[in-house]
Amino acid sequence: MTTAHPADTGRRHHGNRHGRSESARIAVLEAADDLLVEHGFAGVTIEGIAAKAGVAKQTIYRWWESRTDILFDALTQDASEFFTVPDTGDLGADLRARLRELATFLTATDAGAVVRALAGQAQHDPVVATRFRSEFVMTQRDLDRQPFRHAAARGELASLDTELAIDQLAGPVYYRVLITGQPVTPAYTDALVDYFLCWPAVS
Amino acid sequence: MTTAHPADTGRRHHGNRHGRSESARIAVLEAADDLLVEHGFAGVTIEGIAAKAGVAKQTIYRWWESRTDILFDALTQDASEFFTVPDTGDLGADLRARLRELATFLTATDAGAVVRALAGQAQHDPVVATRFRSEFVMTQRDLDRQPFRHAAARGELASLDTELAIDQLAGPVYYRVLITGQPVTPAYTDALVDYFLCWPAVS
Amino acid sequence: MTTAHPADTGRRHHGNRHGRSESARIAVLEAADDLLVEHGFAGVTIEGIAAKAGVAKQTIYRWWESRTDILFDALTQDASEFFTVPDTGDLGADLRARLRELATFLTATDAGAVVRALAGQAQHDPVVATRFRSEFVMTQRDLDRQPFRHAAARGELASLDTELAIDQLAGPVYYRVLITGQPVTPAYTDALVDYFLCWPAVS
Amino acid sequence: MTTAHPADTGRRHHGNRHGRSESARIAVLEAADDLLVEHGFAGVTIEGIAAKAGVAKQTIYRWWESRTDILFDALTQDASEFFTVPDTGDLGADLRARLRELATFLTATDAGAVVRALAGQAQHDPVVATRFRSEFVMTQRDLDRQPFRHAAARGELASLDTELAIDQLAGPVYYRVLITGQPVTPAYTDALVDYFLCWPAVS
DNA sequence: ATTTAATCGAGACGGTACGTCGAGTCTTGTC
DNA sequence: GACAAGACTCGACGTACCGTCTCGATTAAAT
Repeated sequence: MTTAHPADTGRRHHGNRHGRSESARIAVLEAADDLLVEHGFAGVTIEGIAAKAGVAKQTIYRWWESRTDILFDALTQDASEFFTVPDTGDLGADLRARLRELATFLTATDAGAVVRALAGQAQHDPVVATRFRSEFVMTQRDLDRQPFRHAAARGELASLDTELAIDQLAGPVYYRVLITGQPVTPAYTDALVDYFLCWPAVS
Repeated sequence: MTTAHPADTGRRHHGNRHGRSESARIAVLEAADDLLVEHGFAGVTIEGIAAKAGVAKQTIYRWWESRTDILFDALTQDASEFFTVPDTGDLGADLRARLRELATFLTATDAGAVVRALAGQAQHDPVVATRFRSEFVMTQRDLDRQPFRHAAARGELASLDTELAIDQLAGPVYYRVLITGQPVTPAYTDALVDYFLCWPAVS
Repeated sequence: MTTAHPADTGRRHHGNRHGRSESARIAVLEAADDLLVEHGFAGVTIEGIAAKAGVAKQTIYRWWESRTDILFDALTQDASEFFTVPDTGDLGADLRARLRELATFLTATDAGAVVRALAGQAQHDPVVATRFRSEFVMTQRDLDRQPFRHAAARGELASLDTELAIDQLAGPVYYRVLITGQPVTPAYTDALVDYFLCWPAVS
Repeated sequence: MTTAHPADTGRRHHGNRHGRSESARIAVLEAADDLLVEHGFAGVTIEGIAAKAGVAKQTIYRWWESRTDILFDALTQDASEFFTVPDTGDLGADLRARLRELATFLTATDAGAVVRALAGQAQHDPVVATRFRSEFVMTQRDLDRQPFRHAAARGELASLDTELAIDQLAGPVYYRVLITGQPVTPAYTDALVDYFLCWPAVS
C-alpha cells in the first residue's frame, strides 16, 4: 500500500485529492510508539504525536478516534509478524515455546510496551477494554490454542478444557507482567508447563 | 452552610494547628471512590473531588500527592476489613474459600474497582506500580500464603514452591478480571483449585 | 451558542491560520473596559474578562501579556479619536481648549478611567510605568506642545522653556485628578492658563 | 508607647491580656516597608509580611484591615519627623526649601516609596484614595501653606489664591514623580518657584 | 497561689484567580 | 479532497494568597 501511490514514494505530499497520505500514517504510528517508549503513556498526547510526526492535529483526528486508537494501529503493525506457531509434534515442547515467546513479547519488545499500556487503559475505559479483547486477547488465545489443536490432531488429549488450560498457562504470565512485576524467565514458563502436564503438587 | 455539607459528621473544624481535618479526609476519600465508580478513572479529577467533597483543592494537595495517592488511601480504608483468613483444616477448602473471596472482591466491590483502576494506572506509571505492589499485591499474596502455611503446620505439603502455586491460582483470576474480562465464578475458582490439587490434565 | 455571543458581529470564526479573531480581540477589550468601569481595577481579572467576553483564557494569554497589556490596548483603541488639536490663532485660547479637553478626558470618560488605573499601576510596576510613559504620556505631551508650536510659527514666544511650561499647566491637572481628587473645572484650567500667561501672583 | 510596657522591653511576649505586642507591631511595619522596597507593591502580601516579621497572620488581621492599612501606619511612623517648616523670612526661599524637601521625600526615601505605592493604589480603591487624601495629602498641603502664612504674617501677599498656588507649585512635582518619571532636581523646583514669583513667560 | 482572659505563634480550612497544558473543533491556503 | 498550520473554546492542572477559624502556650492582672 505504501509504494502503490505515487505521492508516497519519495517526497511527501501536502494533501491531494487521492486519499490519505501513507507517509503521514506511518509517521504518526512511529511517533506514538516512540513517545510511549520514551515518556510513557502520559507522554502520548495528540499534540506531541503531531509535533513529532510533523503532521497536523487535524490529520490525526481525521483518521483516528483517540490516542489508544493509534496505539492499536501501531500494535497491529508491529505485532503481526512477531509470533510463530511452533509445531514440534510434542505438546510440552510446543507449549514451552509458546509461553517463552509470549513472555518475551510482553516484557522485551516495544509492541509489548504498547500492549501493557493498552491493558492498563482497558481498566479505565470499557471501549478500550472491548477492543483490546477482540483485537489482541482473542488473537493471542488463538495462538495459545494451537499446541492443543496440534495435539488433538495427533490423537492425544482425549478430553481437556482447553480454555481453562490456557488460563492456567497464560494467566500466571500476565499476572507476573502486569501485577507483581516479577521477571518471567524461560525457567519460569517451563515450570508452568511442566506443572500443568501434571507433576504432583502435593507429595 | 455547615450542616449542608456531606462530610459533616458532628461539628466540622476549619483548620487548627493540630493537623488535618478528619472530616475533610473522609469526604475526599468518599468523593474519589464515588467518582471512580460513577464516571471511571477519567472522572477522578482533583477539581471534581474537591467540588464533590466540598473541600478546597489546596487541602487535597496538602495531604495527597496525586489522585492515585487518594485512591490508595481509599483502598486501604475500604479493603482492610474485607478479607478473612479461612482455616478449615483442609487445604482445598481453604484455597477455594480464598479464591472465591478474591474474585468477589475484585469484581463485585467498590474497592475492587479501585484496585482495577490502580492496576491499570500501574501500567502507565512506575511509581504507581511500585506502590501498588508493595501495598496491595504483597498483602494479597500474604493472604494467599495462609492456606499453605496452615497445611504446612498440619504436616501436609512435604515440599512445594508456594510462590509458584500462588501464581498458578491467583494468576488466572487476575488474568480473567483484567485481561479477558470473563466472569470468575465460584465454579471457575473451584476448578482452578481442583486442577491444582492434581487432577489429571491429560487423560 | 454562536449568536448568543456579545461580540458576535457577523459570523465568528473559531480559529484559522491567518491569525487572530478580530471579534475576540474586540470582545476582550470591551469586557476589560466594562469590568474596570463597573468593578474597578481589582475586578479586571483575566478570568472575568474571559467569561464576560465569551472567550477562552488561552486566547487572552496568546495575545496579551497581562491585564495591563489589555488595558493599554483598550486605551489605544478608545483614546485615539478623542483629542483635537485646537488652532485658533491665539495661544491662550488654544491652551484653554487643550486643558479643558484633557480634564474632561481624565475625569469624565471611560478611557480616562483606564488612564487613571494604568497611572496607578505604573506606581507598582516599572514595566507598566515605562509603557505608560512612552505610549500615553508622550502622546499627551505632544498634544500639549501644539499650542506653543503654533504660536512659535506665528512668531510669538521668542523664548520659552516649553517643557517646563507643560509641566506647569498639565501638572496641576494630573495632581488634582490623581492626588487631591478635587474637581478640575473649566474655570480652574482657565485660571491656570491665565496665571501662566503672567498675571501677577504677588501684588 | 514602645517603652511603656514591660513586656516589650527585651524579649518578645507571646500574648497576654494587656493588649497588643508592640514588637509585633513594629516587626510588621518594618517587614511591609522592606517588602515594598525590595519587591514592589505586589510583593507586599499578608503572608509575606507575616513570614518576614515572624508573626501570625491572625495577629495582622487583628490589628490591620488590609495591606494598605499597614502601609499607612508605616508611613505615619516614617514620615512624621521628615519634614521641617522653613521660615527664612523670605517667601521665595521658604518655597524653594519646601519644594526641594518634598521632591527629596518623594523620590529618595523609603517613605516616599510608600507614598507612591499608596498613591497608585488610591487610583484603584476609593477607600484608599479617601484615606490617602485625609492622611497624607492634607498634611502635605498644610506644610505647603506655611510659607504663604508666614508671608501673610509679614504683611506680604495682599491677595493670592493660596490653594491654586500650591497646585501650581506642588502639582508639577507630583506630575513628574508619578507620571513622567523625570527627575525633580533642586534646579527644577527652584525654576518652578522663580516662575511662580512672576518672571515673564512670554518675552 | 491559683484562676482567668487577651494575645501570641502556628497553621489548616474554604475559596478565587493565576498561568499552563492538552483536548477536540474549525477554517484557510496549498498541493 | 487531504494536507500543514494554527487559532479557537473548554476543562483540569498545580500554585499563591486571601481572609477565617481553631488550637496550645504565654503572660500578668484579678481573684
